[in-house]
Amino acid sequence: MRWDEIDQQPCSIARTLSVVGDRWTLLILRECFMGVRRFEVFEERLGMSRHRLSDRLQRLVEDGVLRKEPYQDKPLRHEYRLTDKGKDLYPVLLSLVRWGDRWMDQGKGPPVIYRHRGCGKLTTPVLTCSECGEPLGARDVMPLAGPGLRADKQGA
Amino acid sequence: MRWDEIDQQPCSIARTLSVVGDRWTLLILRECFMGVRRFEVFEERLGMSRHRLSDRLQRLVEDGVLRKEPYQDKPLRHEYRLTDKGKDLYPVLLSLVRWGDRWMDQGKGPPVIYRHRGCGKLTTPVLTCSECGEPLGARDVMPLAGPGLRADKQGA
DNA sequence: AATATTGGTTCTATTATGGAACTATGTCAA
DNA sequence: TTGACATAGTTCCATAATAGAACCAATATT
Repeated sequence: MRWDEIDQQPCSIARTLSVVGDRWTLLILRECFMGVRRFEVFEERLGMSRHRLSDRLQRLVEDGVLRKEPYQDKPLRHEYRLTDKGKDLYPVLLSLVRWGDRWMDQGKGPPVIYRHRGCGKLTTPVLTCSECGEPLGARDVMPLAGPGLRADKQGA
Repeated sequence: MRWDEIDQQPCSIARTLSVVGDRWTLLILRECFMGVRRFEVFEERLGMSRHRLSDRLQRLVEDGVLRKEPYQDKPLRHEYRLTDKGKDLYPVLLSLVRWGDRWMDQGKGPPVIYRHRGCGKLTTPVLTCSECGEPLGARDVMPLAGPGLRADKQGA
């Protein structure tokens, strides 16, 4: 199976990965959430080739994750900003951070810590049940066929 | 920057992606969480080449996400099982599911829905603050330098 | 002895990526 | 009015990664 066929499965993980699942995209989005909007700044902070960066940004715009907006004319220049669809990827980023903090910190503790503006405390994000608020682990959850699944095969 | 240098940044997202950030790994882990343990079953359900599958499983074992255990001898056969480190990736998968359900369902609704065994209700996972339980969005959280960051550069 | 089962490895053609050089549109200073 | 600077790309080529098919290995079954 080639990568461009990956989103054809009735699986939300595969479909999400078809948008953000390549090697650079989630790092690009990390920069977006840190306020980066311009091509040169992405390039400099990410250390990726302009070639790939250009391609990836364009695709993210096509996929509705970023939008390209002029910030000046003469010469016309654009910047890349998160759409609502893009902003909604924040929990994905945070859960990646959480795992990296716990398992990949090289014994030095997390490189970045987070203060929750709401309650003022340092927070470690937890994925919880929307209905009862309890944390969700693999064993706590029972997957069932949903409306998006007909006579189709696998999914998650 | 090449991919094998990516984990050298003081950034938990980059470090996590250095383990699970290639095109197939998170789909392999999806299967693990659905109970798949054997090479042939991974191959059949994922539709990826044996070549890549073999390579990826091996790397996941090296990285401590899966462990390889014999389930019979004569002939000796192994299966791949999630370690604690691997199981802890569940929130990453669930947050990918959540986004795909919301933005990539092609108007048909989610392919899979989840019942929380704890409270018995259908649940949509929410990332919340460990301290106060409120949902966390990008604007609700203030990143600060953590102990893992010294004179280093960027991070998240 | 031939076939099946499971779990791989090897090989080659195709595709993706990194990195350097080049292009385009303007500004500004000498 | 020429030359340097700034921003945002695009083009080109060598290298790396991937898909897919064929092959290999240990043992069981017929």
